[in-house]
This record gives sequence, structure tokens and C-alpha cells, in this order.
Amino acid sequence: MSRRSGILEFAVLGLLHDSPMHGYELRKRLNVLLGSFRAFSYGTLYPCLKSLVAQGYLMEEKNPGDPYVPATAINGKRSKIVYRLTPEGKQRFEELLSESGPDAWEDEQFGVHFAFFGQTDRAVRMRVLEGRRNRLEERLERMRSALAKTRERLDRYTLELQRHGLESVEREVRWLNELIETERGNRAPRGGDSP
Amino acid sequence: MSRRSGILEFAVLGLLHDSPMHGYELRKRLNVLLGSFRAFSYGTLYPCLKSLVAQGYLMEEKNPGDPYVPATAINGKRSKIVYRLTPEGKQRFEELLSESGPDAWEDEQFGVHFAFFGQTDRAVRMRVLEGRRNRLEERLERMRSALAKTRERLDRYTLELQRHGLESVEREVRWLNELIETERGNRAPRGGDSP
DNA sequence: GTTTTCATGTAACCCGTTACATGATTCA
DNA sequence: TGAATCATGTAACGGGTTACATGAAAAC
Repeated sequence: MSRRSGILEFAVLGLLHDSPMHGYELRKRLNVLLGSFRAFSYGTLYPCLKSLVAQGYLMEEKNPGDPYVPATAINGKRSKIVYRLTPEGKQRFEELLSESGPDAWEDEQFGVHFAFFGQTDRAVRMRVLEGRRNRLEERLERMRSALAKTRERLDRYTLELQRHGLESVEREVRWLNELIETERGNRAPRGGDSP
Repeated sequence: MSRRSGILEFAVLGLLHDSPMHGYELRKRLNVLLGSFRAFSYGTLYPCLKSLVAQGYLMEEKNPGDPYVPATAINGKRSKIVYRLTPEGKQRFEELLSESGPDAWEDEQFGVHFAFFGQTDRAVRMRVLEGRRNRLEERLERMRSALAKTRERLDRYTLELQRHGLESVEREVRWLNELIETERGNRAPRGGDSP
């Protein structure tokens, strides 16, 4: 119990929503999906899967194709396990998908939400994007005023570091604004190769 | 024992190298210095300070100006404590400053190293900057080939997320290249308001 | 006089990694 | 036939936060 990270649970449910999988395969997909800002090891994933089963969101299936029951365990435990969403799991995923409150503005939470925007209602996408942007603009203001206060006391490199950090956030704000514009126009993100 | 994070130790020694301070003041400076990529709470800082004292890198001084010994503790423990570097502490800091190996290329380690570039030898700065850039270029290559492999299977938003992550890293590479150029020319970083 | 900020600490918890253990399957 | 990769799991540890506890000093 209690193995939760919010973001892991979300991503697992989302990936299994598309198609059932082994933990092993799941982990690879996970690290492609979230790779640009997060990664998970087996030590995190497997216990999380067990916990999601215990919560009734997933069910385990022994793949009939390949038995693969090594003698490790005393009585035929441990085989290739395919995880599949239960109806409760689907419901839970929809629930997570529809969240657009403050939590979804935070760095990592935002990342997962964004990764599943393909399955998210347009209205929710809008609220998440705008919330995120506002959060970052608040952060920018705090950073700027903090910088203004200490500016003279900092040497070149500290200043340069600060400037670079600031510009990273400014850049994300611009990115979000572009996405918001696109959403408003109901068009695909620039560079999209879809319809 | 064992309370270590590398980066916290480094930053603490570096800040106390400039001038002795209370833990409280130290934490604020810490979060200005590293704020753009990291923050620490008291629950981390205070135990770390104790551990650095135990290792002989810091000494505690009760500030004679203000006694402030509240009745909390059984026998006059807990007063305003000023932390000061011992000679061993200074030596340790120089040691950390001169490190330019693989560890210093990693995200957070690089951050602290950079923050103290003002006290770092030029040759070391060069090696750190170039090492970091090479690390990131390796990462870019891995990201690009991973992306190329899965490109078709990803929807708009996943793709967009990937693209944004990629460009973040590309941007940092450009930044590093500028810094390296500047170092080569022995000039101040652009925008610098120094001599 | 009361709110804010200064100031120090700790215990409970959380989230996650590393290293280990075990074995099947695939491919050169 | 041996290496790489597939596949599952756990125990020990690491590093950090939150919430709590306590109180002085300054500012309003």
C-alpha cells in the first residue's frame, strides 16, 4: 500500500488503457513517454503495479501463450504477467484525465497531463495550459524580484546562472502561449504531421 | 552521519567560505544561489550542518552579542549558532572546487560548480563546461534516435512534448558553447556589468 | 499587543534507487 | 555456447520533505 506518485499511477493507467502489457514493456514505454523529464526503475514500477492491482485498477493475466513458470517460487508463482485495466481502472484514468486544478500546473504533474492530452477534453486542456502558464508567470515574477534585490552582490557566473534559469522559464511561457493560441484556433500544434 | 548530498555540502562550504553565518541566513542564500534548479528545507540543512561539524569542516560559535539561550533544552543547548569554516573545511572546499570529472557534468552537480565558477581556476572551468556540453550532446543523440524510432506511433502532444524537451537541451548546449567561447576569449560573459 | 520574521531542531514519512537474486529466450 | 535481452521481484539504503515543537526579536 501507499506506493503512489500520482504521476506514475497516471502514466501506467494511461499506457495500459491503450493496450495490455508486461511490466517490462511498460517500463520502456514509460521512459519514452516521460523521458524528457522523468524516468522510473523496476524497483518503483513493479511494486506500483502490485499496488494498483490491490486497489482494483488492474488485473493480472498469465499469458497462455508462454507459461514460463520458473522454479524460483515455491508453488508456480512468478510467470510472465500481462496487466490489463479493469473497468474501475478505466474510470480512474478518466477521472485523472479530467483534473485541471492547481496540482496539474506543477512541473511533473503537468508533464503527464500533457503527455495524455490526446485523450483529454479540449476544455480541460485549455484550463491546464492556462493554469500552468499563470503559475510560471508568478514564478517569473518572484525570480525577477529576488534577482533585483541581490543583483549587485552576485558575481558574473551566479548572475549568468540566474539569467539562464529565468530565460528557461520565459521560454516555457512562450511555448505555452503558442499552444494556447493553437488550441483557440482549434488547429494542430505547429509541426504536427496529422490530418 | 551520512547526511550528504554532495551539492548541499559544496554549496554550504562555499557560502561559509565567503563569510560565517547562521543556518537560517545560510538557507536563504542557498535558495538564492541554487534557486533556479534546487531548494532545501531546514529539515535537510540543519542535520547537514551538524554532520559537517562532526566531520571537522565547520565549527560552531555561540555569538557573544546575543546569548538567546531558550529554555528548550535541558542544559542551555540551542542558541544562535554561527558556523565558520575550519582550515579542513577550506581545504575540502578547494578540493571540491578543483573537481572537473564526470560527476561535475551531471545536472545538479554542474549547477553548483557553475555557481562557484567565480572561485574556480580557468582550466577547471573549461573542462567542466566542455564535459557538460559533451554529456548533453550524447544525451541529445540518444533522445533523437529514440524519437526517430517511435515517431510514427506517437500522437501530436507526445511528439510536441518530446520536441520541447529536445529543444531545451539544445538550448543549453548553445548556452554552454557561448560560455566556452567567452572563456577562450578570456572575456566576461555577455551582459556582464564588470570591468 | 499582536503579527511577522528570525532561529533551531526532530520524528515520521515518502518516494525512489541500487544492488541483488533468479531464470528464460534469442541471437551471433 | 555464451552474451544480450527479456522478465520479475525484493531488501537495504539514500536523500529529502512536512509537520511539529519552541521561543526571541522586530515591526506595525
